[in-house]
This record gives sequence, structure tokens and C-alpha cells, in this order.
Amino acid sequence: MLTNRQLQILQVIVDDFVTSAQPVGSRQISKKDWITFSPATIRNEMSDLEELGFIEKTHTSSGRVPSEKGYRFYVDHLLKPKTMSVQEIRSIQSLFQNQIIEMEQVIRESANILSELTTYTTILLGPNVRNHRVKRFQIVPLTEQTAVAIIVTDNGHVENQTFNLPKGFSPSDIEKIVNILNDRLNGIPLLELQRKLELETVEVLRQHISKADSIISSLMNITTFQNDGKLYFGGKTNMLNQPEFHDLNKVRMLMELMDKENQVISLLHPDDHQGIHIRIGSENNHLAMEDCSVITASYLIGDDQQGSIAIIGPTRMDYQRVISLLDIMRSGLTRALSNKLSDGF
Amino acid sequence: MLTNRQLQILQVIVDDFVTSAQPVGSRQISKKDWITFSPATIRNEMSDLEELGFIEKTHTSSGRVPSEKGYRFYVDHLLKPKTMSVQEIRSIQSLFQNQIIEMEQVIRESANILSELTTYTTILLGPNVRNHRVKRFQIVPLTEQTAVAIIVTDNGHVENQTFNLPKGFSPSDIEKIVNILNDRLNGIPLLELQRKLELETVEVLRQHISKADSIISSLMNITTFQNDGKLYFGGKTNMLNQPEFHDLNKVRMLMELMDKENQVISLLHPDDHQGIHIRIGSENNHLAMEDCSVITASYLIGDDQQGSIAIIGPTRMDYQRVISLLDIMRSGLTRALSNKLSDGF
DNA sequence: ATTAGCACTCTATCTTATCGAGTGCTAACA
DNA sequence: TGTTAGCACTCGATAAGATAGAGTGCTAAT
Repeated sequence: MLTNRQLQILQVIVDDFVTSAQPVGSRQISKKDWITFSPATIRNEMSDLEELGFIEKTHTSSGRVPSEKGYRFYVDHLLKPKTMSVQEIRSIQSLFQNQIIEMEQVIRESANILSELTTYTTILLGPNVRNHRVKRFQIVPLTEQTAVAIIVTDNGHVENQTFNLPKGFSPSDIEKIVNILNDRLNGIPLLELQRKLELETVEVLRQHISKADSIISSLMNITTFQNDGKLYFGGKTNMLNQPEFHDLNKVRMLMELMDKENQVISLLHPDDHQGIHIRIGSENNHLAMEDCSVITASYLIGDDQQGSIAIIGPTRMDYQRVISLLDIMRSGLTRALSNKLSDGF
Repeated sequence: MLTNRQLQILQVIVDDFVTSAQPVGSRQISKKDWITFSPATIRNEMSDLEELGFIEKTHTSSGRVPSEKGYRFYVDHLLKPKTMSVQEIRSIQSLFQNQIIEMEQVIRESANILSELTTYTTILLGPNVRNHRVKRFQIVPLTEQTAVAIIVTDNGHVENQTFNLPKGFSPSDIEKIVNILNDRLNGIPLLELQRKLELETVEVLRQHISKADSIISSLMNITTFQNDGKLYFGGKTNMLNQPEFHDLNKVRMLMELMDKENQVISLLHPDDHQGIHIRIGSENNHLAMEDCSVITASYLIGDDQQGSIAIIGPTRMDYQRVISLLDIMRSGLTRALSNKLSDGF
């Protein structure tokens, strides 16, 4: 267990390093007016803290820098919620005032505002379409041989895909299909759509429609949805302003990572339980993220649909501030998007 | 007018610099076996070429590097179409074999293949939706007070937007509106939709429907479309591998530029006439693009809809190769997407 | 237990020296 | 007159000292 004095010192080291990005020396610590002991004492304590693995030196005679373990301890035990400035809270909340804008716009702007307020990179994972429920199914013929299939979900999302019609398919056939599908599939989550389709409608379609098989295979194709929600980025280039990314190699790795959707999603771990999650440096299990921390939070839309907000910054990140902002944003988004759903925005 | 010998030398300088990224010296030039004159002669000629502004020195005693004027002359007069390897042509054409995939997928993959083959960044500007024509209009109610408006266009694009219903609006009202709109707006380009709506349907709607005004304003809102097509990127991070971008500042500027849609679109000048366009360095009128060249080509979908393909690379770019690839891609895309349209892919 | 003092270490920065590639000029040559 | 060999000169890149300063760890005094 750490002594009170060690806690104080660790706290100063993290706080100072977060703002200055420079190793923190004993003299610098002793200058804080609430620090009553001398640099020599501090050096002794720092030596202990280093032995315990909470801080590190960049070279033999440098000041100390928090280690990953140090950051971890800091966020787990030393972090006290910081109150945000009224102005900042306002700028987030004003986002949710305007009742007219679309869900997608709200999310997009949220990402931008968060990245501006934090100067880090924001990633917002939109709600997973597969939890939406079918509201209406529609087929619009385009030419003799093509048509668009459209699925409208209960909260206004529209999925569509063009597909081939078998030769000699009549408009009345299409109408039949649409009726059958709307009859049986209303209210089904998109997630289960394919299974239901297979179990409950394939036979009916075969009975009522000639050349049903071609259509059925098209339907199976159409009802294959992406596994995850859509990604929205804010401040993608903010990382380039952080001194730890003066190294071109790191920049390249990070940029390449951000261009790969599935990798980004795996960073967010959107399946995790509620609450705010912090992953520091190597905890992200990704080489490109060695010097980064990711803070994630979930927001809800209605009951079971959820998305994630993530802030990616250097491990030397202002954790307190980011957590506070994330919390405001999370609750704001949850409220705003759920309202849209029930009030019919 | 340049002498034949000067042309030869300029050609070697550009070709060598393109592959090596190092200033080219007289000795290096004289080593080419089709160069019959001595380094001293070459130095004299280079001195003249420099005076004429076609080449530059990086410092007093360095080899020569092509100037923007040099590149410009090179692409205007010295460029001879290079035949692509069969394999490369195949890898592009195989893209267009598969008849099942969607237009969006074709475009997306085109961007990726081009960036892989060139090692530069590819930007594809999709067709402008505003040239599509209305095929079908649809309104799907979600709740008491909200509904989704859907417009399907003649080549399968689906636009949709959620909007508020006035209180006490009945399903039969909605049906009436949909019928009126489908009656009058079929075949209208989205571009003219708003005008037509205003001129030809507003009155009819007012006559047949109570609370028409609220609906009309929603309709006006829905029929406001983006000015430009969608952007698709390939190889966004490829630039980071170019030696001219070892400077973090340049990287930052470039990355920031690429994140701003409107700026990127202005780089492409999609309104320009047909053919392949080359913009070298400062010709792009953008600080971040000082060391970059942009080569653009247009592709067609049907008659009047067009998109652009752009390759962004360092000014020291393999122009011949990129132009050839771009040309193959352009005709491939034009053919593939127009086929989709008429054959009902 | 704390702290002042001091030798020591290591980085960052500045100088200086050296090497080599490449030029421009001059004079010789065909 | 056009071409070329020869040579002094320039400049960047690299390496090797030299110096200053921040910070540590240890020891001895308080």
C-alpha cells in the first residue's frame, strides 16, 4: 500500500506530465505549495515509486514519467471528477436542443464537438441496425429485370438494395411478395430477419409465386446486414498535434489503424457492459496504440439498442476532463435519441 | 525551343528523379547507354535548362531536380503512353466482371485497387444524385407523429428522411399525397424536384389535403439534396510512405485537407470538361498540395451523369503509369456502370 | 526521519573536422 | 565551333568532441 506522501507525489507527477509532456523532476514537485517536504525526500519516495513500477525514468538522470501501471492506479484511485465549465456544458447541450435534425446529424456533430473540446480524436459507433425492427417492406421495380428492395425500420432507418428480377416477372407477383413479407415480418428485428424468412415465408412464397427460388435467394442476400453500427470520426488529425506523435512511424501506424473499420471497432469493444471504460497503452492490445489510451462510454437508444463513444488520446491524456465530457455526452445522447424515438422527434 | 539534346536530358532527369527521389547529377545522366555525350556537356546543357526554368538545384552544388515548369513540360510534351502489364490490366478488369455487386461497391473497390496499383492516394467522386430521376415516391408512417419519406431514383438510389407529421393526420391523407406526388413527379431529375414541387403540386396538395402547409414545408426540406456526389478514398495513408512527406507538418496539412469534403471536391474540379487533367504542385492552389500533383479523369454513367477519379501523389509522380491506369479505370467504370443501368445489371 | 551537499550521469546543443558528390569555369582538343 | 578533360570550389551529411544544465543517488549532517 502506498503512503499518503507517495500518493501525493504520484498525483503531481501524473498531473504535471499530462500538461507539460516533460519528465517531472523532484525540484519541480517540491515547488507546488501544498508539497511541504524537500526535493531530497521526494527523490527517495520517487525511488520507491519507481521500484513499485508506478513511474519510470526516460534515462538515468531524467525526471520521472508515469508508467502504464501508474496511469492505471491514477485512474482507478486518484481520479476525482472535475466540474466542467458552464460554457462547455452548454456547448454540448445546445447540440441536443434543436429538435429537427436527424439522428445521424446529431451523432456526427457530437463527434466533432467532443474532438474540439478534448483536442483528441473521437469515434462514435452508431446504433447497430440489426436491433431495429421491420416496419415496412417494399419493392420498387426499376427496369424489366431489376428492382430495389427497401426495408424501413421502426425508428426510421432505411435499408435498400438493388437486385435482379427473374425474366417475365410480373408486377402482380411483386405485389404478392410484398404483401406476404409485410404480413409475416412486421416487428421482427433485422437480426432475426433471415432466420424468420427461411422458416416462415419461404414455403408460402413457393406456393404463391412462380420462380420463387430466384427471388428467395435475392431476399437472403438483401437481409444480410453489417455486424456493427456505422463509425463516425471527429478530429482524426488531432493526434498529429500531440508531441508523442512527432514520430512519423507512429503516425503512419495510427492512421492506418483508423482507416480499418473492423480494427477500430475491436478497439471500442462495443459489447462491453455499461459504464465508462479506460484502456491504457498496451491494454489496447495493438502496437499502433502503445502510446494511446482509449476511453469508451455507451449510450442507449430506446431499450436495447446501444452505441459507443470513444476518445482516443495519448496515454498522457487529461483523464478527468475526458471522463467528465464523455459522461455529459453519453447522457445527452441517450436522452436526445430516445426522445426522438418516442416523441417522434 | 529546346534542342533535341536538352529534351533527352530533361527526360532523363524527370524519369530518374521520379524513381529515385534524389537530385540527378551529370555523371548519372551520362551513364545511360543512349546518352552519348560527356558529363561536362551535360552540365552545360543543364545550366541552360536551369536558366530556362525547367530544372532546379536543391543547393549550390547539388544535382538537378525538375521544377514545376519542368514537370509541366514533361507531361505536355515528353510523355509517351506506357503499356501496362497484362496482369495489372486484368486486376482492374476483374473488378467489372462480377455482375452482381452494387454500384457503390464497384466504386469503393475501384478506389482501393487504384491506390494499390499506384501506391498513391485515390479519390473517387461518385455520381451526383441530383441528376437521377424520380422513380417512386413513398411515405411510411412510423409513429403518430413521424414518418419516413422515401424517394427511389431511376437507377436504384434511395433517398430518405424522417419528418414530423401534423397532429391528426390520417393514413388516407398520406396515401393521397403519395399518389399526387407520384403522379406529377415521375421522371423528374432530383435537381429540379424542388422547383417542380413548388410550381405544380403545392396548389393541388392544398386543395386536397388539410394541414397541407406543414407537409409542404417538410417536403421542401426533404427535397434539398447535397450539391455533390459522395467521396470514396483509397490508400489515404499511402502518402506517408513518400519521402517528400517525411515532414510532419506537410503530413498534417495534407491529412487535414483530406478530411474536409468541400476542399477535396474543389481539388477535383469535377465540373471540368472530359479527358484527363493534370494539376502540378501550386497549380492546385492549395498550400497543403504544394508538393503534390493531382490527376483527374471523368467517367460517365448513362448520358449526363458523371463522376471523377483522382489520383493524388507527390509531384515526383509516375505520370505515365498513373495516366494509363486512370484511362483503363475510367473506361472500365463508364462501361460497367452504364451497363448496370441499361441491362439491369 | 528528513534534508543539504555533492559527485555523477545523461541529454541536448553547439562547434569543428572530414568526406564526397556535384558544379562551374578554363583550357585543351577535334 | 562544339565537345571534353581537369580542377578548384561549394555545400550537405556525418561523425567527433566540448560544454551546459537538469536531475539523480548517495552520504553525512540535522
